[in-house]
Amino acid sequence: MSEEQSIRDLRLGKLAQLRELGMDPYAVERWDIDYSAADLKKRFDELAPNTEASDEEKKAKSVSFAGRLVALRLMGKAAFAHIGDGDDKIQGYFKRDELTEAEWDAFKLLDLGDHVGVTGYLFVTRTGEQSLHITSLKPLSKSLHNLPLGKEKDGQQWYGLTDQEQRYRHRHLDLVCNHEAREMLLNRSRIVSAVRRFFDDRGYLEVETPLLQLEAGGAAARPFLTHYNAYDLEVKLRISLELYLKRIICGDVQKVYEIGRVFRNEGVSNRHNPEFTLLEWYEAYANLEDMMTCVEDLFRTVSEKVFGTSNVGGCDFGKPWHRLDLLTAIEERSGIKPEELNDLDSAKAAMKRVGLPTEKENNIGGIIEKLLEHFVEPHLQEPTFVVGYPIETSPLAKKDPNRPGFTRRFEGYVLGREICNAFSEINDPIDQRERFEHQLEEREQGDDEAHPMDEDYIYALESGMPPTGGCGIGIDRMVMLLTGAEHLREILLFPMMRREHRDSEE
RNA sequence: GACCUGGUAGCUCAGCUGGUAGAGCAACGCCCUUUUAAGGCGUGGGCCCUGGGUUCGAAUCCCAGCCAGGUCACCA
Repeated sequence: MSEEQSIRDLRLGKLAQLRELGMDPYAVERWDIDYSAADLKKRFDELAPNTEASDEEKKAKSVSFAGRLVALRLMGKAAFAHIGDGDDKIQGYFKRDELTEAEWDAFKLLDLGDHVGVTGYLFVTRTGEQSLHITSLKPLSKSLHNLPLGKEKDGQQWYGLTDQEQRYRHRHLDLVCNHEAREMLLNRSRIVSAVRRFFDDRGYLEVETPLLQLEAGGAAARPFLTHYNAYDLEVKLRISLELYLKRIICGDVQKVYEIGRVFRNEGVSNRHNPEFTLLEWYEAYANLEDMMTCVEDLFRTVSEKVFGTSNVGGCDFGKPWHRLDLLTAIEERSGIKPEELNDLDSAKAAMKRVGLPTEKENNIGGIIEKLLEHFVEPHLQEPTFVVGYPIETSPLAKKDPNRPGFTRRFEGYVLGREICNAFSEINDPIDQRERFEHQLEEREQGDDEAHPMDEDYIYALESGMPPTGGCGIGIDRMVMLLTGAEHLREILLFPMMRREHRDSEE
């Protein structure tokens, strides 16, 4: 028998004994919690009885608390145990003389990892730790596993759960055992609600659009396929929010946003997960400048709300972002002049000259983006907007009337990485149809990420969409940026993982 | 997809140039009524990722695979 199994059996045995004592942990429904562990310590002076107080007086100052046993030191007829409520923990002092026989017997049947409800009064131990002198207790749940609770002193931790694979596969253990995991989760949640509040406060309407779509559009990515039985239809999981949100703009709702999960059938890396959370917002009658200001405001406001400062992750979001013209930036960093990027042959020649492979390139837009990525991106450490993207790689962005071949589109970069993508939306249905048709040609030439035709969307545009600015931000990457996380999996609670055990037949 | 690194007790890890498996924590038993990485004495615990191969003998060497981490590529 494995040790895990024998520990389980042992603990099931203790569970049975607890039931015999009339202390079935699973039978309890609720427990009063007067204060959190943090509050008990913070408000110690006010809550603790005098050291000279009578037993009666101490009882009167009794508080109720509950949590998980995270450390246990048995000393015969007394014991110390740390009880954690997730955020913080407090030490309990359990003394045989001051508990009923059943309670003391039950206490001895408790294991690390069990939940327990207690009442007691606050006191300071000989070694100076604010603690709870337990006057009654009740087991509230039994842990049938041996939890990898580490040991801790002065903020330093020993043992515990450090294996990254285990942390991702069993996130609940990570949350119990590693304080940073909890911090990450809380920060993510705070950031998302700050983002939501930002848009709510500005009069944007939060909406929810379909995840199941007949055509997955709005981005260049391969979708996940699934099947809808009732209509016998092949449907796709959405890869972006864009086209439905703009349908709402067509419906004369002037400001909308959505924070939602999208799915892209791609590989996994420290910056990619097949499902991720996307924020997109659209504002009628707004242009690129408005979008840039909005991005600046968003990052500044969220940083200040969540971290109390606009200086976060090594970036000062209190300052306006730099603004760079895309072709100018390429010329400055690579020496390639804008004229060289006028036709495919000279663009390829320029690319070859600077030592980049050209085999896979078949349009100027692709080359320009490659040059941007290679020469410019790494230098964009401070928050920067790069403006003016090629038309081939921007099938939903309005043409720049002053610059053939380019669109009214920008991307924001921070610490050398793309963080947002925004443009003036195409509201000319004829133009949009031509762009989609061009994408269809790309698709026929083998680009399986080219945008599909979406007649229904064009029908909406044909009914009239006001000039509109739109922007998208990957929430996960935003959280990474603001929390300094190096890996997407750190800030995704449940990242995509392979099946742990190989299928028997393969 | 390529390359590098790793997979040994519940957890964290050691185990060198092959010789039949080790520590700390956790667990179990006993002692201990202010301890705190509590302490003392004692005990148990292993498909050494999987499958092949080399060898008298493999956790260790070789090959293949699985899983993970990392770097790169892909990802407008």
